[in-house]
Amino acid sequence: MIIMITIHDVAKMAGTSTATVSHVINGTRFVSDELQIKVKNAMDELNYKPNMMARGLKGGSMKTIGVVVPDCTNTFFSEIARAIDRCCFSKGYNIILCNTDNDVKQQSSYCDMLISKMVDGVIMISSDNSDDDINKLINASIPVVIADRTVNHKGVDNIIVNNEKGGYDATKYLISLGYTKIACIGGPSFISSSNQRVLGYRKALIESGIEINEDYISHGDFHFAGGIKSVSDFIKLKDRPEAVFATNDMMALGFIDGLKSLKIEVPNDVSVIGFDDIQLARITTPKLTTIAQPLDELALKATTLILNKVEKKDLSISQIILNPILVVRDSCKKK
Amino acid sequence: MIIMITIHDVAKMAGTSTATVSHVINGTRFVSDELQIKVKNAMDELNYKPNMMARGLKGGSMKTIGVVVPDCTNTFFSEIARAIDRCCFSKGYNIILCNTDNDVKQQSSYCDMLISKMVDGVIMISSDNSDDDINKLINASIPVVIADRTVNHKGVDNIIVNNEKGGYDATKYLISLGYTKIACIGGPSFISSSNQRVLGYRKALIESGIEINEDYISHGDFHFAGGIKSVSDFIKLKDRPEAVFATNDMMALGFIDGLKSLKIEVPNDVSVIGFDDIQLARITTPKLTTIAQPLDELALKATTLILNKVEKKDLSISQIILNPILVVRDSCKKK
DNA sequence: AATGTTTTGTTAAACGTTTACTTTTATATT
DNA sequence: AATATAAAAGTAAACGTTTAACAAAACATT
Repeated sequence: MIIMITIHDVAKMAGTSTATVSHVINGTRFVSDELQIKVKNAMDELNYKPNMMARGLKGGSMKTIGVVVPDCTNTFFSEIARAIDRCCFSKGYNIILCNTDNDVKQQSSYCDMLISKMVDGVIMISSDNSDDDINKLINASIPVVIADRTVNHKGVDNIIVNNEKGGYDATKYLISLGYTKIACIGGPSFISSSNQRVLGYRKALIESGIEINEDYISHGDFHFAGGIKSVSDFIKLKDRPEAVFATNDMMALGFIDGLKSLKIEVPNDVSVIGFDDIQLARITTPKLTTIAQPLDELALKATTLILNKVEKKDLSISQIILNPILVVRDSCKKK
Repeated sequence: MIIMITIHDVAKMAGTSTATVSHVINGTRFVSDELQIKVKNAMDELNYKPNMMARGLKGGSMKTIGVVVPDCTNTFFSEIARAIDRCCFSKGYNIILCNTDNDVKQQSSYCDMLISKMVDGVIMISSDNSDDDINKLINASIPVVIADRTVNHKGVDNIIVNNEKGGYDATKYLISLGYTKIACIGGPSFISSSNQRVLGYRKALIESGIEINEDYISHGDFHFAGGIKSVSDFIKLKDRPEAVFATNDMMALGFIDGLKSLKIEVPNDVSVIGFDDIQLARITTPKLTTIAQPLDELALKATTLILNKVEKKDLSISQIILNPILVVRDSCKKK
């Protein structure tokens, strides 16, 4: 910068000490009205902006939260990041966004950076992370919230969506429409949230006295292409299902697309329900009936949790489980 | 943190001074091999991580770039942000992501924060920003690159996509398929990039000796819904066009969707070409033929530009214009 | 042997805040 | 009037780096 306006400049102009200026800024000590006005005027006139680095160095905080996601290009994560940013911004914090690509090395490297930069807290939304990174952060006494993933670690908050309930609700909904032959397209088996959704599916069937047909349960890749691919298996099924629960929206949409090219209509010939409620779900034809993850709530809770910890209001460790919500649109109909 | 390892600890352990340790870390002066090894061992053993705040305070840099976008939920921007993060990360920088919602007040507030945090540079991808913010940043001697928007400001780099050429190419492509009755769905008239695309459309028609029918040119809102709405105007047209250039993909997809519900097929009854090449374009049926914006190149150039400036390698101001690319898929066919 | 030069290291002063400690001034109590 | 107490403001030492200025050793040149 050509010239930086410091607290000294303000103090000089207001005819007082840096201590008083600092106290005026932070409201940390009584300062007479008269002097306060002088200081504020000086700040305005000089257009003074506190230097966050100096503040941070002196045991304070830079008011920055690290947000670690696999890939912000994925709307699911970008929507969370957006919501987190909104919350943080409203409380005077900024976010440092980190895209790990689900790569352990990258994630570790990002965490090192975050420690170096002494962020106030970290919200991790990772589908694959070793506890090493968490420990690193905790050891640097940086509060951590793990979102969207179950974790067993005494030192971190954990906030997740009840995937099993989501799968259960989705299946129950199809049953309530009159279906009994219900297939399920699972995700990659190493992703726990996917497995839990399938578990909910099983539970709902059993509870309703419907026998589970293992042939009805397939596994996709959580992507559009995987949904399309499931179609070929689907049509080969001897006793073809009349309804399908796809464990995420992308596969649901791919599946519907695949059916379309075979002139099988949704929901007339087959009812399909998804999971996630990504933006796309509102746009496609038919609009997708799905189980919404409460992203805003998740982001809000995660941010609240981390900021409470940062500001030392609450040091307890919590485990929060959010309930997903059934969103009825046009891809399912009564049998 | 429970306890912070500082450069002093390292110096003590290695039996030398902090200056030498600093020089070893930064390679800023010769240090004998013997001593270097001692220092490096001490750093390893203590698991020392330099404190970026202290480094930044002392005239250095925090290695952080501010990235200002309207909304990272929009795939167009999230893909740019992602690419920028990739570039920055590879050079040891992090990004602070700022979502302005196209709101001038928010953007200004974010910029204040970025100045406070003394980021090394700012990449702004904004469709609406006053020069005030740019000036604020420049005055704080923070380099700025404006991407995806034309700007007249002596102090900032500017990197844009040749929208006119994109519109021209799209239209020329439709002409090359044998069409002469070609409609155009423009965007909001206050968005310059949209207007430039329409300009290219006009140019291509004139150049090919096709008379411009003003009735063929409508205006949408750049969203899916706007595309659907255009359909009603479209079918009312007396001499119905056989091909349509939508000035962005979202409208193109909405338009196709609207046609679909009227049993008008794309590309059999109407050819449609879009602009942007968002991820969705690869997924829908039919897959959308479109004009791709070279996002990766844009991000790479923007990052290179800003980092060169940050590291004082290049202080000149550049204006870069990138060419868009025609991506042929399934939404257009020969007449 | 005396001097200059290069090589290698160290000391200590910044950077802009916050905050514990100290000082000054005003008010109350004896 | 002298002292104690409270209120308001100031002084200066941190925070963890970098780096200019200085110092000492090692070597080369006269």
